[in-house]
Amino acid sequence: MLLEMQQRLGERIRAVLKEKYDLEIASIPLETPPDLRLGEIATPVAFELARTLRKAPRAIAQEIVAALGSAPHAIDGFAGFEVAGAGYINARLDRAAAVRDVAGELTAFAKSLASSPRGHVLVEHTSINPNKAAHIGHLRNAILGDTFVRLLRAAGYRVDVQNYIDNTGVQVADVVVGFLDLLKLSPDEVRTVVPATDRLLRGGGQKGIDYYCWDLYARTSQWYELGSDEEKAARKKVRLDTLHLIEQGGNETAEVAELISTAVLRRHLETMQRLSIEYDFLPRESEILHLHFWDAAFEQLKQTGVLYFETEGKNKGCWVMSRTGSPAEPAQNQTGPAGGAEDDDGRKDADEDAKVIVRSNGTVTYVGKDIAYHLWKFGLLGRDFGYKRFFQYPDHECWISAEQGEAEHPHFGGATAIYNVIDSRQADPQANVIQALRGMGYTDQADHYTHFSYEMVALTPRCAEELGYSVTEEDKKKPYIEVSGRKGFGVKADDLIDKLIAEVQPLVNEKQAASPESVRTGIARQIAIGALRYFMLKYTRNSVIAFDFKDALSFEGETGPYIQYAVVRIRNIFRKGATSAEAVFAELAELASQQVSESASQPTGVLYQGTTSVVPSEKRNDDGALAPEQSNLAAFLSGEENEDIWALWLRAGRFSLVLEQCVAASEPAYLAKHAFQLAQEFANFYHRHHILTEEDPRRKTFLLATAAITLRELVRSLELLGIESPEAM
RNA sequence: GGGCGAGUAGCUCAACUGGAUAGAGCAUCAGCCUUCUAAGCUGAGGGUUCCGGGUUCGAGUCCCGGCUCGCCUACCA
Repeated sequence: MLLEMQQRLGERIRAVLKEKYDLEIASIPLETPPDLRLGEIATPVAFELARTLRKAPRAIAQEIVAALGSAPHAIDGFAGFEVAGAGYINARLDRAAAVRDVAGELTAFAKSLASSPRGHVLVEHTSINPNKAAHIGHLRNAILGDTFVRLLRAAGYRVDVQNYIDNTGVQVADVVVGFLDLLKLSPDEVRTVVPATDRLLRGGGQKGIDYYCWDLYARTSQWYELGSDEEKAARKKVRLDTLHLIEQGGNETAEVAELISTAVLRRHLETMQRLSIEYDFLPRESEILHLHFWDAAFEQLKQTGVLYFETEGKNKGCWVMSRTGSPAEPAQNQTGPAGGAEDDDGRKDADEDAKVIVRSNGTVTYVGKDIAYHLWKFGLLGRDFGYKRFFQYPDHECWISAEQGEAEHPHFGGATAIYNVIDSRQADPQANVIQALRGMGYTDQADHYTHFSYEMVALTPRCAEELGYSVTEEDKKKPYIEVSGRKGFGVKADDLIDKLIAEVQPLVNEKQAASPESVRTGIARQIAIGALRYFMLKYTRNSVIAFDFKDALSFEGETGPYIQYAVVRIRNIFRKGATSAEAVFAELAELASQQVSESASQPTGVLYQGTTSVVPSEKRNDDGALAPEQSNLAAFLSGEENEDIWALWLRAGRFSLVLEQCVAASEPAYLAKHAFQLAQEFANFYHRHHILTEEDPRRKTFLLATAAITLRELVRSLELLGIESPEAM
């Protein structure tokens, strides 16, 4: 509702400016006044115009307001306009009309989405190295990514979700070395041990192969640093040889790597499924290598001159890409093949700062492979993966890349826009890929390539000590310490989820003592997940989360359970009142239609004797710009003691505005905030107005409708945050 | 050295991208359960928005100069 009203007002003001002053303003700044009493929408546009029009802002504002009230500009849904302060224009909504709008918004929203699909988007998130258990840092990535996917879908985009699997990297090699060289198992033994270990550990209440590898990975990393220099060198060589065998494929070591990484990957998918996070496709690095994606990309990169062969300096013998300082620098591709930077003397020199893409030994770097992968994402590579079914979700399948896939498969890639959910430390390599695309002439694709960047999750020193890690004096002084898979330093995702559940379960058992155990465990799970997802989403992206169990295990205040609790309270009202949201909306519609006829014969603002809500509209109308109240619906919405009710409807009507802001700014936290504020305003309303004991039947209907609209919006928002709305708690 | 990000209440964070009196949650203190669930509500205290300049009707937000902190900056992958 509010989004549409803002757009409508903006358009009208533009028309007024054009007509009165012959001014074209691209977009009228629209905001929310600091206080509801000032109105619902405000614009400071008069300030901007003061200079060009050589008039006082207040005078301009008054002229605009006068024009907005007059015939050709009068706007549906607005009750009046006022000038306030030094020149703000404040608009008041027709509250009764707004309420009718909000109540019918769900169907209107669905229709508008169906009529205007918005394109094919690809979101990559999670992307955990398949060599150890997922930790809290990965949780932030996956939860942010999954929530953003939900937001995009709600906004009308077709979205494919990808989880990139680096199954041939050094991290996987390290675990393979751990099995084969540290534990000295034969490949055959690994083949029997890995699945057995998984079953054994999970049967015994442990978490399985991912947990086992967590420790083994940390041990192996330490093992490289132990012993004499010769031993160390030998171990490093084993590591490198193992890596090369894995990259190459078609050998026993690669088979072992595949076995381990696939087993760990399955565990990751199971962990994420606990959080309602699902994927459509898992592209793996092994296929990017074996299907020679790089070769195709290399040709394009050479032809467009993005890559050049360095003949001087430290990068001699490499294929490199020069780095542009500013991404805004235009027409990089028009300079043709660069021969190295030219300095002030005009002397050709090696560009030492250039990014190496192909090493002098002929191997390609990670960025190179990433460029190839992203050409594929946009459908520009001319090659495709093979596809195999991999993981079954309740209502769809997740596919994985394969050298030889199944004959029938869905098509992935070829997106018009992509989002990569990757932490901010990867900003540089991401920028390199974008720069390469731009350099190749794919400017449109480069413009629709978004690095959805976020800051890491770190541990507070206190938290690290709680977990039993030894913390150095130096680290104790820091606000937070970076987690490290290599050191085995961090909080595992499944552990955190389990801990959350263990924390709420007693509470649920106490409050829902009458419910069967299966119901109670279900509720505990919903609350735990709600707490976790909300915790990861309430922070804006570029704020470092200094993880602390105290905050993460909290169920009070600005948390998921607080919002869930509001939902449960509303559901209880409907249960006790033996009615439903649908029935109440129908009654509200009736109420709204009745008064049109009644209002003609009724004196302004007085429709129902005995309600305390009737306040003459002139009372808060200094400028006389406000239209007279017309209905008893409006009567319920006016007056000091009903401001909280109107605030709730208004907040409910913000949804589409918030959704657009989230998508435009790639910022799910805005929706998290919105949901919390709505719940908070409801709690306020809940304590001030007792619904079921309300004696005036019409007012009772209206209060019920207010609860119903809150419920609808809370559930809708929580769903986009990936948080379930419990029936009881 | 260069690049990116951050610095706001005791703590953790917001502030609709330049707008009106800088807001929440924790924590502290004082109240509210015979009502639709107290996972809640009401109230109080708590601020030189790191420092110094500048831009303008208007700056936590923009520009310049400092200070502090974090991350990135390998022909490893």
